[in-house]
Amino acid sequence: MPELPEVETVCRGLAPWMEGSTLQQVRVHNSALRWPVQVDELQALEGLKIVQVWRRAKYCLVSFEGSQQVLMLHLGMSGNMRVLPVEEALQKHDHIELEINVASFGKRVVRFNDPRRFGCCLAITEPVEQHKLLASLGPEPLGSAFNAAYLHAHARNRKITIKSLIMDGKVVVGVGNIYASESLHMAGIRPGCAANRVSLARCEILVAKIKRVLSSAIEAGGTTLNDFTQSDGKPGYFRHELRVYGRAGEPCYECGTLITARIIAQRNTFYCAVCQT
DNA sequence: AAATTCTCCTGAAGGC
DNA sequence: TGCCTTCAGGAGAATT
Repeated sequence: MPELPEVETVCRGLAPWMEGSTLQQVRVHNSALRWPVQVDELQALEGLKIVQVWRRAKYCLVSFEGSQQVLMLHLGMSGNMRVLPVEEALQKHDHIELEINVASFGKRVVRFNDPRRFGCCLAITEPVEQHKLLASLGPEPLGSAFNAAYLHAHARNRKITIKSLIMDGKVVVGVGNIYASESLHMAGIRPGCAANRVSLARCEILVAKIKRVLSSAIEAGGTTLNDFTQSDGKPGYFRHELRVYGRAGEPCYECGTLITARIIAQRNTFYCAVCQT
């Protein structure tokens, strides 16, 4: 399940291949993604030179030279993008192919694979921040706009749990179910705690932990980039470093207490009943 | 307005 | 072994 670090890793893996390349051809094999893929809109991008591959929230964005159009991709929860030789055989759930001509290298194909089809691939014409899907999003978690004062201001009037709050994209983007549990454990805060009972001081700690867990996951992702172009390469879901997520009944690394699992915010949630209050 | 529930989908895991 | 059921999950839409 790609969270922000995974999307960042995908974008960083795509950038050296795509930036400076020309998008030659778009092929759509299955247009039934989260939203129907508009083939003609994507094909309108053919022939354009790619200037930048970047990320906003969990969206991967591709911008083009001399065009306002932007290619917007979301990996949903099972999506992946890989750069492959053009002769590489198509695999099950390869829904979209972007054939690119890499300067002084030759052709490559970027394949979007998504078994569960919760992802999307859109060509947009308006400025990115004005697009319907991005317009009401909160700040990036790793930016300076996401700080203790900001989080506390958004927490103090809310009755929802602190876990729900940090997973709300209108408050802050990119904190998914896994890293919500992880950062709350690092901060010593119970996920089920009401947001309006979290003090400024604890917001300070939580913000720091969110930034740390996401940053180190991105760093860990960098080490998996070598696998990025391999046909059997993993996209890099960094589960090996998780302290509480998926560890119900196993001992807390801090105190040895068995990790508790509970449904909070309609999602499986993990915490240590001793370390987190 | 805010909070909660529903929805899309496939593959993995568990039960018998 | 194999078929069935259950569950997971990002996030917008629908509902309360």
